[in-house]
Amino acid sequence: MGITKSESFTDEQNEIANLLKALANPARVAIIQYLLKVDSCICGDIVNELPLAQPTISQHLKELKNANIIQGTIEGKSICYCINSETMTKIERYFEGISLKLKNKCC
Amino acid sequence: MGITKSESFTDEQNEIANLLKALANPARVAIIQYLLKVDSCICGDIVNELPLAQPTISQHLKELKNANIIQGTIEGKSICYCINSETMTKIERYFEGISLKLKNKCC
DNA sequence: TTTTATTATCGTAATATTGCAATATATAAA
DNA sequence: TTTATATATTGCAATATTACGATAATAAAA
Repeated sequence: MGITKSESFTDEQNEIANLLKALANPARVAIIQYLLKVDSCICGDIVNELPLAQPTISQHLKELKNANIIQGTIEGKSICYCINSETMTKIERYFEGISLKLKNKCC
Repeated sequence: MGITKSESFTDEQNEIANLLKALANPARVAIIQYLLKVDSCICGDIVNELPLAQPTISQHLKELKNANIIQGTIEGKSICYCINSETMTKIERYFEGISLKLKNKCC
């Protein structure tokens, strides 16, 4: 049905799935990598960097923003986007936890 | 167009996006959590654990398997699935790298 | 061999995602 | 105020994902 049965799962399971979904796209991975690369918090020249049209980039940025993975502040004519490290830390911890549990297992 | 322009991005970007896509679903998050919880490597009673039909679970397991996140070995009548820790470590390292880079920035 | 249990595949319906052209909005500069 | 620049929104087409019933495939047990 194309619809995920979110009600059937815990809030935590849905939360992590939503965070990962926001990152699970090569364009959005590239946006994150670009934001990491540039020294300071960068604005809309992501459009010049990536081979996608401006509305497409804007849409990807919106999804990342909705997931709280990036945040944008208005700066004159343009908008300055940057990564929300708290959210990234949350994701990192999730996988750290998985790796820890895996160390005590065999397969 | 519903189609991701994979050709426009690097192999690394596509790889991480595909790994995260495989994990970016609450049912698959739940499957991973279940595989982590049970002491030994467990078989198809994931179906009894989750509120989804058997073909749906089978499909999710296939996606996780294709992404190399889990692996299954035939064991008599049933199949024993378990998490591939190498892949999980790879994902963990990716987020570790992001967090590290973020520590040297401000926003 | 027949039965039973376990997992996979097929086909299909409902919904979601991706991408872009066209256009709107917002703000700075002239 | 007009113009230019930057970003967002709308609408749509193409494709992907999710879920499941029906059914197939596989292998142990009877």
